[in-house]
Amino acid sequence: MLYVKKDFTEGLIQIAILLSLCGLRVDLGMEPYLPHSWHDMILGPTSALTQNQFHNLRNRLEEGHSLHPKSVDLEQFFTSRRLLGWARSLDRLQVPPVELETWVVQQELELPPGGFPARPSLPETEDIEADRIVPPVENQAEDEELSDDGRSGALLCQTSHTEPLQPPVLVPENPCSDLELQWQDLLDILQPENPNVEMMTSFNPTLDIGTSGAFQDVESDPLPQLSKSLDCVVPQAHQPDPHLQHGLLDTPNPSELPPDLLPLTPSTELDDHSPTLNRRATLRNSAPYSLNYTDLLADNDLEDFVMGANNFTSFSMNLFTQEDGMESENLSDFGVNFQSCDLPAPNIQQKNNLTQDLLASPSCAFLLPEEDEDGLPSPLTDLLEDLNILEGMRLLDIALEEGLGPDMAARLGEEAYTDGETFQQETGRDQRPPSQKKDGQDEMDSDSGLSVDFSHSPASSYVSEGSTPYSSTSTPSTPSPSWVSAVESPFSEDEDREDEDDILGSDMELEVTVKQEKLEEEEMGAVGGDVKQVFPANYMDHKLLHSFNWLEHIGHDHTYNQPLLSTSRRKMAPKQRRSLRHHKAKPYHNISDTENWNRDERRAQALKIPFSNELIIHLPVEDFNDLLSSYQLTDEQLTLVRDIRRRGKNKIAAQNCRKRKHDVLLSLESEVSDLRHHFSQLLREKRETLRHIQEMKQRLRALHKEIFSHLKDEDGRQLNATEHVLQFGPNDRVTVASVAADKNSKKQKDKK
DNA sequence: TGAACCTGTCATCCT
DNA sequence: GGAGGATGACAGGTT
Repeated sequence: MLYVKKDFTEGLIQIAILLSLCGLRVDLGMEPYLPHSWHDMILGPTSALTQNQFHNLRNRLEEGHSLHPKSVDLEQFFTSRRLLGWARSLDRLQVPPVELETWVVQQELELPPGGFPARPSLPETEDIEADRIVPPVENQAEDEELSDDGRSGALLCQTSHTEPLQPPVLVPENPCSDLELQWQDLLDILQPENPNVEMMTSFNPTLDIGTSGAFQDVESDPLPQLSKSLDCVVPQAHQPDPHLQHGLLDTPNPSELPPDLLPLTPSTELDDHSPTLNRRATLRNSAPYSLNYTDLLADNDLEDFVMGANNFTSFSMNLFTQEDGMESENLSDFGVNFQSCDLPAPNIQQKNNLTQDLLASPSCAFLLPEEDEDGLPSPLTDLLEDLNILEGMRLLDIALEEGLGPDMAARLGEEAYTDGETFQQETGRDQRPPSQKKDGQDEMDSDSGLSVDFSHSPASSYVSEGSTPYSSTSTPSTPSPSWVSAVESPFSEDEDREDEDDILGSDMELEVTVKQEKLEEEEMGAVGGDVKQVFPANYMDHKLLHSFNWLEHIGHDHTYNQPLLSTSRRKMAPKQRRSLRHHKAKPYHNISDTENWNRDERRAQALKIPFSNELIIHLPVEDFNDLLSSYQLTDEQLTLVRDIRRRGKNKIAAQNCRKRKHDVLLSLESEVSDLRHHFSQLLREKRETLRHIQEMKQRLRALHKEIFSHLKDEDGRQLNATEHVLQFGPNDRVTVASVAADKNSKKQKDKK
């Protein structure tokens, strides 16, 4: 039974998805029974997403990264929480066992009108899958008990009785191989551990048929007895069995009836979902145990309704067909929504009508004629809406891609890095494409006061060029501070030249030698003179360098830390060099020294600030204050130094802010893609679920029709399905009660 | 030449 | 209250 339960669970989940897509809140409470694939589909992605984002958040926090309130991680986290809550709402379908049990019976009794049913049109696998329905897990403990007992008979009324249940067995004496196959399949599927099913072959249809309104008690297991009854019904004309007939149709005193008999009818509302939403009031006004399959598709009332229904220990089936011409008006009082029970005869015409009705349904017209692959009326108008949404999403996606342009799209594709990778890239060697490297080069011409290249700074005399910590030539593992001397720095100009060779290849300017560069540095003239004379020795040791470890966590490209002018020039693209030549025309510029210096650099040079802008910017506040206190600086110098520090930090902040924006954009695009995929997956599941529901409904109709075609009253007249209901009560009793009697009993119960 | 984009800077708010 | 982070807005440069 385990696999049966599994498949049944899948069916429930499908229904849950369906209902959720319809905007209904369902609760299965079957998470422990969800197959892995379903977990992945329903809970897995979102759960995994949330967990991953939790993990990301935790990692980010553990790594010392600050978590901004608008952080992508947080945003993703809350988004994931919403998604998780939404996904969890899918598993809250609580289907009354009786209804699903009825479906099971119906599935195995797909009897066409006037004859025994042919094999279902579904593929065999689907057929078996649909047949392997186990009762919903309303009570987990109970379900576990059933599972432990290995009861195949859990098909019927599991919520109350604990006796082993037997599946319905119909073995008509009338040699009909199809029917035998049907019931044998049912037996095999529903009761694999109980193969020896008693085959009832005799039945007396004329005995104790109570049509006057009294309940007809079945003194055996509900469905087995029903099966027996059906078994006898088919050949009833040949071998009537008074005892069985009596057992099945014996009408007990209404007072003896269990209080919670659930009339259950195979409503066509399985097809027509929209009216069911409007019939909530009817359901609410009806008896609490009035059930039909429409209820499964009801909206918010579904949960309460189903919760209440699950407490029932028995159920009844109100079987009637549309062809009986019975309207629901006279039956609605019995808790059966007969108004919606316009059961169409299982013929093509009615099926078409049904489809039309469903299509005409405003909210839940599921069927669309062109989508059914199996020829079933399963296409859905709401699916059309979904498809429209998908189409809109697709167009939006196209628009976005077009709006972003190929460059942006390519960049988005290239920059699909993770958080960790991001920081590695940001702190490591600049791996940007040449164009972006060029942008980085451009920054050296900006007005930013953050050009803290020590080659331009007063400290340039002891700092090797190209060794700036965040320049494009620094390595990821060792963001060496720029004030490290050429000897100390592992990133000397030789390494810079290697990178430059990669970039410019045979550029003639590559012939610039280190000596030439040093000459240029000397020409530039450090404002502060020899740094070794200006800076305390402790600024050069590793102890000081360690104070800059926090820089490693700056998530951005410090491209403003440009290398020496000569090196920069060698790295420049031709256009940039042209631009540089253009700047040469400006007065005051000296290509050999201040050409690439930014405003603050020049100001610092003009005011003879004795330390570099990078030091001004990146020193911790305490060290910075100590540094300022170490020198006798004028107010103007102090103001400039503080402005340089403020602008420098703000520049870094701006870069981080923009990068965050970009990351948010990437994250949102990824989220949209994931959601789109998830949505399409849910649509596919919904389509399949609805198709299964249609098939089950048809089988149920056939089953009802077949059952009542073989039930006869005391006078040997065939029972009217619209006037009687099958009720499955406790103690495995199946009764046939008239609608009037059922009404009376309910009234009595209401009075109590 | 104008649009789009990038980047630095300022102002402001907030911690 | 200062320092600094975050961010919108603006301006200038570049393509």
